[in-house]
Amino acid sequence: MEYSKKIDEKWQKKWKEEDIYRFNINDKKEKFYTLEMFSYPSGAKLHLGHWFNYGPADSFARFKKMKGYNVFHPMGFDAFGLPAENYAIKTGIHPEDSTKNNIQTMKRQLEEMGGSYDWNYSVETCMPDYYKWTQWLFLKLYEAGLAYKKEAPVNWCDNCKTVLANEQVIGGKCERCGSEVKRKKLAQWFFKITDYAEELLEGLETLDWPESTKKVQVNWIGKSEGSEIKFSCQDNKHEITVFTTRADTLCGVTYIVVAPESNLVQEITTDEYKESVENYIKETSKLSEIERLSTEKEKTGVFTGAYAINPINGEKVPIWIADYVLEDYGTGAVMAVPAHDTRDYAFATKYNLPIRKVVESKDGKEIELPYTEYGILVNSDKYNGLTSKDAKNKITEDLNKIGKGNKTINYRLKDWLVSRQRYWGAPIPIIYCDKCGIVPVPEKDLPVLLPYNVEFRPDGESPLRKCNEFMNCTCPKCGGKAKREADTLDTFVCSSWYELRYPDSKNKEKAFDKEIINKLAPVDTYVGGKEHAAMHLIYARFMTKALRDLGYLDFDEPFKRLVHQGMILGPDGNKMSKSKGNTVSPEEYIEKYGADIFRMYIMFGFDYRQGGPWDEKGIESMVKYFSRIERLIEKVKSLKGNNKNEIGAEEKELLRVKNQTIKSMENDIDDFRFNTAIARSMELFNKISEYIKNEDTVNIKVLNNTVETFITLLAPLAPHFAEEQWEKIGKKDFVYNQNWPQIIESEINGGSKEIPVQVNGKLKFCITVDAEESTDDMLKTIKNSQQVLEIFDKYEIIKEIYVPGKIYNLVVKNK
RNA sequence: GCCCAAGUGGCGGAAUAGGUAGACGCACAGGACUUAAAAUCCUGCGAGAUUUAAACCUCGUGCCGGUUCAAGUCCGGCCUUGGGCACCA
Repeated sequence: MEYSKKIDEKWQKKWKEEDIYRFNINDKKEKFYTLEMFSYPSGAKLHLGHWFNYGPADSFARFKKMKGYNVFHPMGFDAFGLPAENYAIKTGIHPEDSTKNNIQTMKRQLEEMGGSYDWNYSVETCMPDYYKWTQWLFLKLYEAGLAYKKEAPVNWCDNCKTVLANEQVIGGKCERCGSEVKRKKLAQWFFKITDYAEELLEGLETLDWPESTKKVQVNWIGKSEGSEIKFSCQDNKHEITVFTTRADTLCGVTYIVVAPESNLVQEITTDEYKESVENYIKETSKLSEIERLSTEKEKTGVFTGAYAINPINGEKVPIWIADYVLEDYGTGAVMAVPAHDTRDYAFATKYNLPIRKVVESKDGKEIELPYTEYGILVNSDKYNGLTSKDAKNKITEDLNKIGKGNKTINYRLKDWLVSRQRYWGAPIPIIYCDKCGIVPVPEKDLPVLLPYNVEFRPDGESPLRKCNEFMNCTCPKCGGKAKREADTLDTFVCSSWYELRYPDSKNKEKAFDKEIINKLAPVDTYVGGKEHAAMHLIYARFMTKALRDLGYLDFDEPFKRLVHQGMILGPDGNKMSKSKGNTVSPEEYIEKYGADIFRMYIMFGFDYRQGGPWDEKGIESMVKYFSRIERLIEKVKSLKGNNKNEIGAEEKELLRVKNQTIKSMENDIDDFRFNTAIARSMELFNKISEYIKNEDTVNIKVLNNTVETFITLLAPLAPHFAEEQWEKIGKKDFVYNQNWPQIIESEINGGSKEIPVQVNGKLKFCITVDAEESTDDMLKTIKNSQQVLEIFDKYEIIKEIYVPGKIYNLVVKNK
């Protein structure tokens, strides 16, 4: 039967009957945990992006199994989140219903793709048996002091009526709806990810991750080494601590700037300036995030009327407030050195504040201000003549002696805000009691169930707050009347530990068993989009480290190796989108051609890590390849034996290509280079076709063995199709269960080989040598060849270079 | 502004430890089969000069320069295109 969707169905049915994907944790083979980022069931169907992630990654998993690993390859759904809720608001269909529906469809499609998942280990984050443990995790972090509540300025999206994490604010706009994000103060729950900043940074070195992704995390963590310096206020009552990386410029400080939000501002502002300061604060808070953070915007600020004392030289400098200083970075205050900082320079110029040069270039040349490079100190009393680097140390040391400063490290990373004023998420397991205050829900009372009947239309309040049966409860401590926390958890919390739940997903007693998790985790290869470089991947790392410190597991990192798939664009080269009308629906193609042709094409037509524009013609080439294979197998089957048993030059050649193909495909698939793996399979195919052209001289045994190998090599890449061909050549078991073919070293060097000969580095010709002989003998063959002798004759040989078995180069000049 | 990645035929892309640039495929052209078309099979296919033809030759991996017997690959300096961060003190 010709390959089509019918063949897919036939083998999917058989695989199911035999339960071939069943994972056995007690298998003695070495474990291999391979995982693709689970998907969010927002749309009703798997789109091409899912396919490009899951199809090739599934081939990788199949390959690993054939290589002899006990492969653990689970799949699940990241089922909580805003889109389902927004969809519900629009259509009235309850998020739970639409989500469950979508999961059904996507699961079916993943089976139609031929995904080798053991669904017994699946997780769906919106199910109580999963979010019970997400809540448990929250409680554990709370007990450990890693979850805390505080009033904080948050990013508020007026359109979505919710708080956004910093990571969800893109250029001052809401990641989801694109409307402007405002600042608002709210009591929110945070996870103390900053406690792990240093380890999150250092741990990157141990990971086999793309360098660019590591870089994103390095930038995100934003480590910066500097000093904290204390300035006393002139009133002797207050002290302002600033953070600076340029302690060497301390003598160039001509004013101090404090963030407008700082509480200190109210305390130090003099009566004379109260009004203008208050006006300024009011104006600033009105600004949206996008306006405030715009680098184009001219810097503004006002004087507080207060003065601070420079601890190193006793100088009196004015204290200003300005919105270019951020409250939540460093200490929320800076010492301004206009001569050596571009922002301070712009500000000082605008408000006529003094500018004093304290650093000069090393060669003593005249410099232009602001001069932000390192150099030699001037106008700094006893520090004059020191280099910036030495001065930094010396000044900080001296400050330290008088209790006015110390070295410190700052991180840009902020604590993870996990509260969401939304319905479709895991409820935060906290109770508020008038008598006892904040009371965590006792573990035995988990899960705090998400109620079904809730008015979730957004009005700025948490939807759960309007659900009395949910909100009203009794205090676990005193038994009095109490209220529940109405916020739900950020869905990134759900996805920050799912890879730890898979190995023990049915456990009703705990989140996961320690022994099991230590056996199967960490994930050996994790495959997913690079858009998660900063958020999901850093949260999951944090959660693993926190759980390790709490004693629940024994490893430091959740994902040892990370691979990002590229993106397939529309045929026009643009990102696919419904509005552009350039989308490609996998379903239509599968209907038309079958899943394996589709899978093979997306693997062959693109660099996996890069992606590229969709090409309609490319898929036709794969249709061709499949039918050529089918015809070849038919022909091989029809060949009658001719009693040829010897291994001649042609057989040696065939066997050499066979072994080379095994070797390169192995390396290619291991490194997610599916395009070249398939190209290699085509080379072997071409060789076999060539070999059987003359039917009379065919060695049937060698041929059959090679064809068998060929089908086995295809098995991970085109699972259904390979089963069908396997059956055609008379095999009774599944090709899925075969071992990956062994490389026979003696055969890989069989036949002959061409060695290129260069003169002065330019290729002249190739000499054919016996590939089985030693490289020294090859050299003899080359040097004795007519063509090479001619060169020796004609020129004076200056140098002779021979890379054994690879290349021969003569450096010559005319005689 | 800062950081990262990438620039190779008409196209998708190979060349994984500096060692035959263009694997494999698409498109295209010519031929075979056919009454014809489709399908299939065979051949050619970076540019240029020369030639009856072949061989031989010159140039060629974004640009300029360097290291080397040998550079797509290494070094220095640019250009272009994507992506990320962005008042981070």
